[in-house]
Amino acid sequence: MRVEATRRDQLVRAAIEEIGNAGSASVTVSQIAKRAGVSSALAFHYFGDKEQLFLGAMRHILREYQKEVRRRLAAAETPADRLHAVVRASFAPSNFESRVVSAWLVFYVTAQQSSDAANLLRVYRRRLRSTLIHDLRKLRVSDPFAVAESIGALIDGLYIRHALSAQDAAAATALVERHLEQAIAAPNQG
Amino acid sequence: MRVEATRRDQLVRAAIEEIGNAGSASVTVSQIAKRAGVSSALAFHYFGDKEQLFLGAMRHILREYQKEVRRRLAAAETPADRLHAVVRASFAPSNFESRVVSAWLVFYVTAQQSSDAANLLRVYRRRLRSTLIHDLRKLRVSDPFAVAESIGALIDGLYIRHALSAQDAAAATALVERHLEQAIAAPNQG
DNA sequence: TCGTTTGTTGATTGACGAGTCAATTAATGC
DNA sequence: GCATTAATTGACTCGTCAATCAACAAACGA
Repeated sequence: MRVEATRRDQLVRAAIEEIGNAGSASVTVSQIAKRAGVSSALAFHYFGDKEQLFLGAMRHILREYQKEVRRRLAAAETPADRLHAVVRASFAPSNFESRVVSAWLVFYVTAQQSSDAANLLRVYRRRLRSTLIHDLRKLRVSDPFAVAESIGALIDGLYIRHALSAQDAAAATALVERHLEQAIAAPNQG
Repeated sequence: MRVEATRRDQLVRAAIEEIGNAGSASVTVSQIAKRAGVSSALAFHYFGDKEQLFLGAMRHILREYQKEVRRRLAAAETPADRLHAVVRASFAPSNFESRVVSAWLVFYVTAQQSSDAANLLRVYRRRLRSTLIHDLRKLRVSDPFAVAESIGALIDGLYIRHALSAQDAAAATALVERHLEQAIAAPNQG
């Protein structure tokens, strides 16, 4: 009973690892199980099927990301700080490791086939979006919807680019932040 | 000899179609061949193996995109026009069909495993980047590198987002163009 | 007409992977 | 100690898929 949680966690981590360094969803359950140091039968025992294992991995990544966001939001004082906190969380070392970025990419693709995966991504996106909009409004930025949209797209885009050609997190962060500054500094709404 | 070109083209188009609407690279050669109306053996006959067929599909998409860009660039007069031309080409109906966008996404993932695919993407990206930088410089935009980078990332990001939740091309175009206008209007370089 | 090249396929092979299951081992409570 | 339950696996099934191949058809040139 105690073991179950540990094993699930091992398997989820192994899945992320394998997906990340194979760079595709064509990883086999046996590979994952092997990396986790257990038999493939055990993976099926705990997760039912391959898709559930993948979803588990996806949830894990999103949960970690949310943790990072919350941690940084807690330390933020002004709305501007909060915006920066969100951006920096997105490019925090833990999220920007190339294995994790690869996994994200694979999950984007997975989300096109699995409605469960699609829902997960939608939830994550809505949360990001509403956090951004909330603070953008406080700063009286004009058209907070559009700005939130473009910040989100920028983050996703930089993720893709990172997956393909390792560029550093600092540059990505700087780029999005400059974008943000511009939006904040631009003529405000009435 | 004449037939070969036709068949290759049929197969390439079928591959894009299948990849696009399956939303993953796990499409089988038989499926593709079936859609093309030929036997799978023929696909192997012309392409050697599955990867080559995929690369063929990828090249086709990139070629189409380049064609679109050139077509629009030819009609552009000023550097600003040229910049807009590139952005609009990226979201032209032919590229923004959700099947094609899905195929792009899958290709991003493929590029992580196949160095040939990675090279193709790199070439496409360099070309986009250098076109952008060239015109941004003419407009004396400060830090054209960063702006080119963010335009590129925005385009990729909006692509991902489109693949997952159909939003219209017009909105995407508008978003990037607004970004561009801001960059152009911003304090210029010394 | 016939021989050669080009186009095409059905049948087959060999490998591999998801998922099952019966059986084994380790805990756990009594 | 013993019985029950949890944890774990090896061996197996069934399906599928990439890739091959031998053979057939069609066009083509001499």
